[in-house]
Amino acid sequence: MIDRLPELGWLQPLSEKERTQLEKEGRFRTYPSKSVLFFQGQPLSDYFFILDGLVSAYQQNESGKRLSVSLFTPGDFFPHVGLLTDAGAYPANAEAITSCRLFILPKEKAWAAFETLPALRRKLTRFLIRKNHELMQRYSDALLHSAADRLLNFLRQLALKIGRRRADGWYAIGIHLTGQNIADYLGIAPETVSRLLHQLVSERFVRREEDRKLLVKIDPQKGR
DNA sequence: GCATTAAGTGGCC
DNA sequence: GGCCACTTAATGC
Repeated sequence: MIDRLPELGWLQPLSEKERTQLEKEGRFRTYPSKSVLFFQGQPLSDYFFILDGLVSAYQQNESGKRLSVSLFTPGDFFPHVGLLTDAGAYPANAEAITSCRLFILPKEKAWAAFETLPALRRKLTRFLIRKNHELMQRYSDALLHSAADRLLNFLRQLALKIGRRRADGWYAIGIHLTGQNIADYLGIAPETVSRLLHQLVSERFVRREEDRKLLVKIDPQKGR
């Protein structure tokens, strides 16, 4: 079975020319859950395209506290901060939250591809713009809204990205995030996540599946 | 079985 | 909402 690069995320639509060039230059690899892809400050050798799974890019302080700077889902490309400019070193640490299937592209090959394939570069630009919007939205959320609202918002955004809409209108998030994962992303303590999750469940915004996975109700009108 | 990790709770600030 | 202490459940070698 030969690996093929799927039309996923910003890569679609993917022309046959783009596909063959990328497949020739990159490689596929699977990482187990919790494995570290790279550390902040290491020489940047490769870019990653997520085919399946979830990756957290995080910053860490002296006392070990983490802040998940970005969460990458299938179709995302990273690291994208400083892409094509000052990309000498990885800007953050990256860890697989779930087991992941990734397409890995060496830095020089990626730059060459963006140079020789203008259409690919335009698609990348649109992707970067979306990521920029996401970051701004998240930053203002952090300053303007309560932790409970941010948690609900986070679950909804995640559900819209990787969730499955069910017939009853609920969105099923098919992967399990630990309380710590969520806490790192929202910048709050895992105990708070646990409590807020109970609160959201009792308010009927969230439901729990048997296997610890979550269901979210997405009604913009009833947004707390 | 024993150690580790995740989840949940109560209390105090 | 953070932090600490403690309990319980789940997972791993």
